[in-house]
Amino acid sequence: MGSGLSYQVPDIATADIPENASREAEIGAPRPGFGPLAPASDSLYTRRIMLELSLLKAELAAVLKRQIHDTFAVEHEPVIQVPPRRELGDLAFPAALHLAKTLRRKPRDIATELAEAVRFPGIVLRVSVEGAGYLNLFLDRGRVTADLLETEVFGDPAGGERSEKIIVEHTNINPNKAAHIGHLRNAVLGDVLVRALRRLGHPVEIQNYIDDTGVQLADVVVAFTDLRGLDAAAVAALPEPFDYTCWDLYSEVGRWYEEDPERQALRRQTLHELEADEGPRAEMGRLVARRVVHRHLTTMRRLGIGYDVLTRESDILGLDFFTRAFEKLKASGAIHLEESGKNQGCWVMPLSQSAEFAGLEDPDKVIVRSDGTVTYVGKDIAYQLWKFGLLGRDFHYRKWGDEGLWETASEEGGGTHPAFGGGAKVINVIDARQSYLQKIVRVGLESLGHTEEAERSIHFAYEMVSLSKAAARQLGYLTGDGDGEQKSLEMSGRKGIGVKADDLLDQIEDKCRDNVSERYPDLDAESLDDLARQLATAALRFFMVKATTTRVIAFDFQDALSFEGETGPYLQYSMVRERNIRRKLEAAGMETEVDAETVRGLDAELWADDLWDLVLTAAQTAETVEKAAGSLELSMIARQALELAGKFHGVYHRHRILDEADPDLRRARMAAVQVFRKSSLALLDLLGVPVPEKM
RNA sequence: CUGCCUGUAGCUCAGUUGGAUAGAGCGGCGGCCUUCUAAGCCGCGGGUCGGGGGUUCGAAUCCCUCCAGGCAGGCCA
Repeated sequence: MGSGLSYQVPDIATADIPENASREAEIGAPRPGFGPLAPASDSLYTRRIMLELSLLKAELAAVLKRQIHDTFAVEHEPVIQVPPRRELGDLAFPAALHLAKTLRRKPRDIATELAEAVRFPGIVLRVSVEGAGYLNLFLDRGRVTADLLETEVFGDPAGGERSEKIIVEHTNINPNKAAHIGHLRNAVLGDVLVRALRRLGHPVEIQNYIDDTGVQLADVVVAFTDLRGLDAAAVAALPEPFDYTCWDLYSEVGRWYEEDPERQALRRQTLHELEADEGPRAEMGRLVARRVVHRHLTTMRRLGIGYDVLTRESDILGLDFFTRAFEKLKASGAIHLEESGKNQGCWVMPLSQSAEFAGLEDPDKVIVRSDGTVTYVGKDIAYQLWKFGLLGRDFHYRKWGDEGLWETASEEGGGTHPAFGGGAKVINVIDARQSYLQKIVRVGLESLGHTEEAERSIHFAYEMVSLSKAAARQLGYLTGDGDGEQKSLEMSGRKGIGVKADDLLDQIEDKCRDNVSERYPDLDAESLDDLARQLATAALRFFMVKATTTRVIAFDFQDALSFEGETGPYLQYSMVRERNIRRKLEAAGMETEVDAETVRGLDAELWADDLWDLVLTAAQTAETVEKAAGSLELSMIARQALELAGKFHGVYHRHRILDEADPDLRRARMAAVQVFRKSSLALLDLLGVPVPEKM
């Protein structure tokens, strides 16, 4: 609510993380050990954000770099990594291995010489030479843990914004049918990206593009009007779930066209009327789109996914965005009217100059059809120009509902609204099958001379979701044994092949509810539903994020309905266990938290390797998230959360806290768990995984 | 035909800018609930990293080539 945006998610992380009261003092007075060696760069130093470990890494690398220069008189940028096992050390420099060739000496000798000469800050307790010639560092475990307790995982929230506005477009489901699991992958990835960017300090605007003048919507309008013979009032009166009705109708009308190709004329006529926004078909289109979008938003809200503004294609047309872009494209010579050939009468954009399109059979892309209608790419170029504030026009806006969500409009009168569009960077979350089209949009920007914007026009591509053979068979799409060779089945809205998002969510929730009620037979219905929802959200969202973007997800019910191992509930369970420790400590009248000063004074012997390993893993959280957001490989966030939870579960079994007699040992364990909790909460927040009280 | 993606354990997949003994989950087998809740933990078994060349002290990772699968190359989106 605070931001005035619709993007409302339970603020899981911040709710539980204690405010860092000493931040100002800390910035003014760097900890000993960091001070004299702090990087000269002010920006890095004052940011002092969460990148605690990466900052330390950079510092240590700088020290070693200097030493290499002093000892061997060569310039070398040392790589720093984390050794596979704690016995080997906490950080490792493979520099000697890299230098062996230029120096013509054995790596181990180089490493040994460096180890004897180099003076690292006090947080490094010991150095050793390991393996083929790694220079390994052992850190002060208590001190690192204490430092982590004192700092925000993602830095200072008041530290200011780190960039100009980033626009993220995601979801973009055609408003003519129910959302399916492929759309979920898009929405979840987009949502996690937004959460990560915001946490890293970037202002983000979330746009959900509504293609309400396209062929797909036209088909459903034809289905209602001509196939069913319904008018707008009758369609308005249809019961929910309206998007399910459309789902069936959409595949039905496809078959209806095939029966009589003449019926295609109805589609063209409807498309024209939608574009012109005239007549009963246009009215039907508005109605259908609106009802379906309502359903989509409801589905997404179940998963904690929201938006700032719905951008409607009809407004791009209604406000002559394309006409404006068309003028620019013509004036710059980016497109021309084809006088002859198969594209005669079309305005086309030549792609042959661009190296990206080398080897293309047909090097021209139609932007305006011979009948005067505009292709999707054409509208998308206009839309992209607006996103960067390059069009010289803006939409009008009105509130979508009462939740701070806005939609575009063609007429004035929506009252004062936030400033939309005009981003410095645009990230479009669109599946990899549309890479070709997204490239054309970029080329469009380039050919208008907006080379920088073209560079900051990012297609966040991910592979599609198909149905595993088992899933396809379960749903009756594959029958018999004739299709034995087929590995998976591609979903198709047009053919009505797919798993609807709400159906899947219902199924997961049902299973969660069963599991919970088995464990807690006395739980009231409301709590039961609530818990089931939280678990289902976690299971589904995590399932979508853990896959790397380059891999097709062959959706399988067994995988998606699994709550053990690499799943969302596994993460949640670790948090429940952590909470139980504190609950029991409190019930026993014992201290539930340790402070950094106490931890700093604890004996080094208290930190067992696996306990320390949990801390060191947590210390890499922000760095991992930064890398994930920067590379758009969000599965790294999921992996980090898994690794952290896994190590916690191990520690939970091996190092009991409640019945540990030695108070200092108990404190060390508590500190490690506190560090875990802090990082894990931050990660779960990014992943949109709710944290249940029990499970 | 051209471009992009994928090929790692029975299955589903990780594997950071080339580096330490190629990891995890599921499934299989065997342990662990009088315990800070077993949606968990521990152990065992399981690998020509698609094939072949090359670069390198070192290749699952980089280069070349071949094979297999997926997607794209519409006046559909």
